[in-house]
Amino acid sequence: MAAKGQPYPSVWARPERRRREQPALSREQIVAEALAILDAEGLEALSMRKLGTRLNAGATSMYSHVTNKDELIELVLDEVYGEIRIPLPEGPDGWREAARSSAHAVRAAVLRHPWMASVLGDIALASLGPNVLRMSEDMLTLFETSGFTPEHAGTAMNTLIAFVMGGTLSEAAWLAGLARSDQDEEQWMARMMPAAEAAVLPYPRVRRQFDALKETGSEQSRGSEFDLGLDVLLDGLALLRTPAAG
Amino acid sequence: MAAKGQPYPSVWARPERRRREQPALSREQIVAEALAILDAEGLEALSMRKLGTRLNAGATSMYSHVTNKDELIELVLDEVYGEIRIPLPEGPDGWREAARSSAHAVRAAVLRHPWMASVLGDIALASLGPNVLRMSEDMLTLFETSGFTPEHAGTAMNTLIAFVMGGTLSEAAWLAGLARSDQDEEQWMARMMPAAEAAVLPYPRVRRQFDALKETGSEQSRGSEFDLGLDVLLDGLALLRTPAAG
DNA sequence: AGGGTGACCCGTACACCGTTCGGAACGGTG
DNA sequence: CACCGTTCCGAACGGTGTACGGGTCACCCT
Repeated sequence: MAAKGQPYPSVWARPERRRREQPALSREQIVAEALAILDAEGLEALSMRKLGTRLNAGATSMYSHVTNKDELIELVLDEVYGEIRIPLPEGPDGWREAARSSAHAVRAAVLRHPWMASVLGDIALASLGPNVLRMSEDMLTLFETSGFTPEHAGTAMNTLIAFVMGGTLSEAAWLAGLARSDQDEEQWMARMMPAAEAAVLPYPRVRRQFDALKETGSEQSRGSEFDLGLDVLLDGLALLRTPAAG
Repeated sequence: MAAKGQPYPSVWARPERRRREQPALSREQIVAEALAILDAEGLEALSMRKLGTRLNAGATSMYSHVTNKDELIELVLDEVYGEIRIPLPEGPDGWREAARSSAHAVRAAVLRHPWMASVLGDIALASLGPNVLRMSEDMLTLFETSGFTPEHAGTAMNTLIAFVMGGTLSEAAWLAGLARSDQDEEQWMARMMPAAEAAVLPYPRVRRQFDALKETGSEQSRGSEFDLGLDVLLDGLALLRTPAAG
């Protein structure tokens, strides 16, 4: 009479299935755990089955709270956007500092969650999560209260995040690849070097850049390259401003 | 004596296996067909099995020419980079036009192959394909022959492609999503509108941008936004230049 | 009190994926 | 003619996302 497999499925042995005082799973919980997996092991490691196991749930139990894996990722992405704080400008020329700080905040968020790079191409700004929208609103506020017309504030925002995303993308991809390889940046670098040296050889100017980068050490050089580019862009944005308003 | 399954494995029934006068498959051929699939049906549609079928080959026949699906994609990506032409600057202030044209060339290539957006995050500039390197070399030449020091040429290049990639990424993601949906941009837009309107409602400045975009029509507006941002960036780069050299 | 209802959970199953493996077919070489 | 290295491929392994249907409960309405 025993059910197949289980030795003694007697009523008494059953662990008294937990009361459903409240739903065992919630969207928040699912999103949080997915984010944890993504940060710890990267995009490829996130499977619905593993997510279910981590939540002490079945493989398909999340589908009542989330329609799709894609939708789940969209939710997680918006969660990350929630980490980004856009400051208000202080003083008449505070917009520059505020914009710089915003750019760094975005960059930091992406670098904290390098899997984002692999996901942006599928979703990008097509999503309408509350946190992206809030971030956009704050950024528009930053520029519009600093002598930019609404139109110019729009291009300022778009240009800024285009630069930040584009610049951070390759860094994040590097970090993600690094994480997948279970190696130091140094080890990984050492392993790459010979191939890179050889590949770069026929291109003298690229080679020169490459050699320069070798001396600085890639980690700092990445950050300061970002800052240089950011300053170039802020210089450009300054010309767009109508300094009348404060 | 018949092999199991096959009714009559007689020599005569055999389709006279094609002479191997030259290897039936080549890396070029594989990459070309993969590119065709990617352009026609997007990243998700590219499977090794389908690729094999398209090439009148078995599902695993490509593995002698390419070690990995990832490596295959890397090859295809470099193929696309090969489409991009970087002009030399003409005249003393020609660098601006040349840079602008380069930016447009990159953007056009990405928009022609929107699946690139989904792939850049996995590979980005970590790859060392000949075409990326050639492109970089040409771009460095552009700036270095136009009054930029080698260091400044480096940041100029990095900043420019960061902006272009970041800005085009979201456009490409939009196009890719569009392609997946088998709908017009108009139909798709119409389907999105209500949700977008509602989502945007609590954010007045975002809403304003959104309404402005609605009038222009998204297609042109995307292009002109890019141009505006590009000009901002070129203004910034102009300040970096040391106009002494020509 | 008790029957109905609807939300939730999950075992099973399907179609597909990338890739490994072993062997078959072949051109060229000894 | 025997051998060898390369290329091709059928079968199989261990995964994937998710549709489906049935089970289980908390709650509500008689």
